[in-house]
Amino acid sequence: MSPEERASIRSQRLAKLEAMRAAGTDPYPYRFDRDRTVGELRAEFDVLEAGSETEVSVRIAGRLMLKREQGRLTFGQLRDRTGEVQLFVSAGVLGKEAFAEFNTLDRGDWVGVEGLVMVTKKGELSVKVTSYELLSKALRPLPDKWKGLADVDARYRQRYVDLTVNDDARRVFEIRFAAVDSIRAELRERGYLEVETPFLHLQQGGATARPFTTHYNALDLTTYLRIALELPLKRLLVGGFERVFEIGRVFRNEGIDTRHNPEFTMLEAYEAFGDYNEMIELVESLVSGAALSATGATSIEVHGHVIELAAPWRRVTMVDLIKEVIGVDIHPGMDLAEARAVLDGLGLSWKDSWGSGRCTHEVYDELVESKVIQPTVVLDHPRETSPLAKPHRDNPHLVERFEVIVDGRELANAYSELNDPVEQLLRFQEGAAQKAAGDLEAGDVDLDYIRALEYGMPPAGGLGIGIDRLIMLLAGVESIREVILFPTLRPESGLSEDDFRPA
RNA sequence: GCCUCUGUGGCCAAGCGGUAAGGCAGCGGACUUUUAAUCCGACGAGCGUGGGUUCGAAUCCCACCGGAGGCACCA
Repeated sequence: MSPEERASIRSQRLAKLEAMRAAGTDPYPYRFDRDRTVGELRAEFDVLEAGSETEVSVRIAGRLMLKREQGRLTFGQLRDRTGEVQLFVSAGVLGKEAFAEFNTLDRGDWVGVEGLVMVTKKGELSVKVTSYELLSKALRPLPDKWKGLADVDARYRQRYVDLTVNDDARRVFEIRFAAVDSIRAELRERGYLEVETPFLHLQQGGATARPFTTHYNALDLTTYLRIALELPLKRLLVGGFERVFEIGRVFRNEGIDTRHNPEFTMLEAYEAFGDYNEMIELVESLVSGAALSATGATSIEVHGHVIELAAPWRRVTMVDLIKEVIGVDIHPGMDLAEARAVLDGLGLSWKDSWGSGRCTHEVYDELVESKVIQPTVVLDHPRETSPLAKPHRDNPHLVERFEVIVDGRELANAYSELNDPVEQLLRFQEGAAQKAAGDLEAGDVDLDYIRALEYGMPPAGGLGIGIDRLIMLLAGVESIREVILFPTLRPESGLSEDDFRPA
């Protein structure tokens, strides 16, 4: 054994395991019956005064986060999912032998303890340990107790360690789960049914994006991982479900950066008999409700300015917003040459295949969206860029669609849903032609969906919210990887079975 | 895919051409009320990997592998 190996923390701890086993103790026992959580303990005994001793015996369990040995007295810090409490471990109480044994526990070990509730002279609620049990040995040491784990690569790859030692990481995910819970609860309250639809799709559709493909052996078929939830959910409107939603992973085979992870979470909700006007009120309510329940407030401070998420949000049409923000007139109904001239004048490039609508959208996307900070409902998009939305009732160049922009980014997207099968088929065919011409993001003709529409889909409003982006906003983080538990990373190198030898 | 930055013991981190600081954790010792406990002592890496330049490289160059940011594309 080399000096390095002899000194390695892991070998020392493996040796402790062997010693325990030799003494007839299982270092990985099957269970521990606790009678309360740390949070419950705190709630129950917070009234005690400094110096109190009680005869109340409790059983708690958690991870040992800190150990302070002090001669014949040892203090520990035990954490479970609800919080931390101090362990007061005295040689006088435990007996010399058990006390010495307790001191062989390592920071990071999972332990169960039984003890009497007390408060130290300094006022720290503690459990005076009368017996304890190792529940699971940690062979690897926890990172620095001051700095935690700072290396972002390690934080993402070993999220279990990140969550153990970095309070900020835990906080972000608490916000995430609270926000999603809030959204789910509100939709259910509104009579929406939560459903699950297939991840494996036979056609590419519901959004314009490059899909992942996979092969299904039993059917000898190429299938796509879904890029959107839209088309199955709208089939359910045809089936009479009237109000449905799904919160689920979608997959897009595109770049990875601070705003994009190849798998991410979408909420889509559809409501029969309404149109996009209902969706405005719905998204305002879902987002401000999620903010309130996840962070305790509807206003959020993001790099220097305060964003107010409470309803109502500003409503403005895309054409008016472009005019307002950059002082330029462009609209989907204008002459194509004129629209191109506008783009040229702004230094934006255009493609031959684009109509005035696509040109209008380009200006909005490139120059306007990023400048909008407060929640803004941007209404009435070009027909050309929205193949699943219903034509605008007052303007043939537009569709009834809005996006919500917050802090310069798109947070939600909604339409009055297109339910005319003849029109929908035409839109699909346009997409399929683009796909045939090499556009990897364009969709297929989904004939079954058209057939569904031919049976009749009620008029409906639909809404999509990018959950990850919402959480980024609520948690105030700049990278999508911070809000996804296990973000997509390249394979790790350098991990070898040699590092896991049992001795 | 391209550009820039980056990779030092389990963790944090200095060093930026002259032969690897320091802190935390761990190990040994002292200490029955500590709170990032404290004090004393001993130990642990040749600097992502592989080449190259040089009398000499963690420091410079090249390639490769991770990571971050930006560009392009998109939610």
